[in-house]
Amino acid sequence: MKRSHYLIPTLKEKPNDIEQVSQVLMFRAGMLKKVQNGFFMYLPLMQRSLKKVSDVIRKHMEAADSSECKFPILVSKETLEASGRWNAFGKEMFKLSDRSENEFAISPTNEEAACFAAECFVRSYKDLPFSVYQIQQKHRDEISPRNGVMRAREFMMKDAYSFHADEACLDAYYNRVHKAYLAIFNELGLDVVAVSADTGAMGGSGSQEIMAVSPDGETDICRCGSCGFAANAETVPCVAEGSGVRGQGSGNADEIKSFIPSPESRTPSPEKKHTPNARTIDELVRFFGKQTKDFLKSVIFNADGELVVAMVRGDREVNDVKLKKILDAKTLEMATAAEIGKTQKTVVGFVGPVGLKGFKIIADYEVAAMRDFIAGANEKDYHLTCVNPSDFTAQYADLRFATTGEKCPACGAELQFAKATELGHIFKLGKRYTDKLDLKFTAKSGDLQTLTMGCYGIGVERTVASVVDQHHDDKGIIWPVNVAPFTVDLITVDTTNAEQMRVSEKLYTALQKKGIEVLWDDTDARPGSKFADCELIGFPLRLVVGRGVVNGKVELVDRASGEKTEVEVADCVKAAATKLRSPAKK
RNA sequence: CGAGGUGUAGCGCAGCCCGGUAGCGCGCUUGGUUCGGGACCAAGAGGCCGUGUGUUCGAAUCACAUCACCUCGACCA
Repeated sequence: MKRSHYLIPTLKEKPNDIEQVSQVLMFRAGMLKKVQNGFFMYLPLMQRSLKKVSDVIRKHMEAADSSECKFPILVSKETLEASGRWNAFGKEMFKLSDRSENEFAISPTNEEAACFAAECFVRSYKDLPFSVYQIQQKHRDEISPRNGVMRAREFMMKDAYSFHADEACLDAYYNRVHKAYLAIFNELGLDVVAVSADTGAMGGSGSQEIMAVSPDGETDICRCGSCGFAANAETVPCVAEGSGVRGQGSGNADEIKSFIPSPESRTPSPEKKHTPNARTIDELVRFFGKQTKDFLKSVIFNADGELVVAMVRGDREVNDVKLKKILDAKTLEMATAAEIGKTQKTVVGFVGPVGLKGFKIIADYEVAAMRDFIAGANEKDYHLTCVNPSDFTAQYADLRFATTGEKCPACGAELQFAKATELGHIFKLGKRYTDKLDLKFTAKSGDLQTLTMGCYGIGVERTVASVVDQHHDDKGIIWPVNVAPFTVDLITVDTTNAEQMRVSEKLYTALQKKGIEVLWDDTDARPGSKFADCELIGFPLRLVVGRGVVNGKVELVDRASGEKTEVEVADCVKAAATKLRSPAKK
């Protein structure tokens, strides 16, 4: 392609509404244009990189025996209600209706369609396993679209679905896709880590996220340097300091009881103190002059309409993902002051467990190990001091977020925290959807059995953006050869010079003939701005046709290393091809 | 959804406090000089100052409302 006919609106300055490094570079390189909040125009360079990434994904999916298809983008309300996701996905879905008032959603993912395929085509175990995938636009009405194309309301997703006769087969296939994902990201030059994850609105028994570690990442992950444990921070099981108990769920009741002293074994009783205007932990710390860990933090949640009190030590945070799982709730939100006020049993800012009736109380394991702490008195402007776990009853569970200094649940070494971008997510859905949709097949035994299912996603734009994030310098992007929109930038320094133009034209044709993706910068811009654009856009190679042509020489520059070589015009196509096959290391 | 911030030329911004018919840099057009790291000179084009209502003789500027966008938070108990 010739630059003079190609739309590449590079920007000299940083767009004012973008902060993330990868996004600033992509906008400046003329790959993207924002249309509306969360919606972007993909300009030619973006399209080319997306295609490169998609093709790498396709190659590895096909190698994993998954075949490409395409499902409809609109899904009927009826279908989504059958799987229970009309509500589970709720406001995240864009909804619309047809002329007969039938309601549809623009699919946020396509489990239902995949299930329909299984329903149509799977009769017996002989039809299993099978796996299909698509690379298709997805729409999600995000609460707050952010960071450009990293969290948009319309994006490309590779979503794959597999169906199996049993769990063992699913496990094996899941591991295959896991490997395929690592191979995909490796081929794209991305440094990624697989972490165990929450299944969220998808549901299912197990899942892992493939994360690109980045200071601009939106997710916290934990990694253990000594045993290799890695997990999304929100799922990390926490050790209860002081009690030694660790775990998820709500078990260990007996173990916990042994840490709670009987009321007779200690002297002071809870004492009511006037604490005007001290509601938050910070205000209480100032009021009492004690440490945050000497207080009990009580947070009221609305779980499927029922109010639940969650309690953690004052210096901890309630982990809503864990709480949701413990309660097995479909929706979980913080209760509003109005909802709490209506109960007349407690007052926001002064919530505490002692004497609190009519609420389900769930406390973090650590609370059992707290002694003589301060908690709300369920009365405006009053707190209780000298409260102990024996003063109330609660269900104990692992309820808090992992935090700095947290120990590895696998080996006990200290966990390292990092920010990361979620590029892929794989789920063992098991029978969660197939049960609801009643998908059966005839097993070898002749019995009718329910299908077992897995699903596997990759965010395509995010992947492109992460490549930019991991491959750039202060001048711009440094594309790995196999994701680069073009691999060679052919720069004619002086377009008014007939000899330079003649040689450029010749090289342009020769490069194309050789199958090299070349952009010829045939514009009459000044050399300085051509070079700057070349580095900003990040072509792996730059071929400069300039003053050297009188001696039959052109210049070949490697973007990553900055290495410059003078090459004979006659040899330069071959030299470029060689370099592209084995690009110099930085 | 909550808090804060920003909307002025294609892009990046100043002007607003203290009302008096809009400015800078880049980009764009034309002519000229340049021509290997974002040139220089000259002459131009380009704005419903997000939108609406109000205050005022007069509003980019003040007030209210509204919309859009950005950042942080979604954990405040």
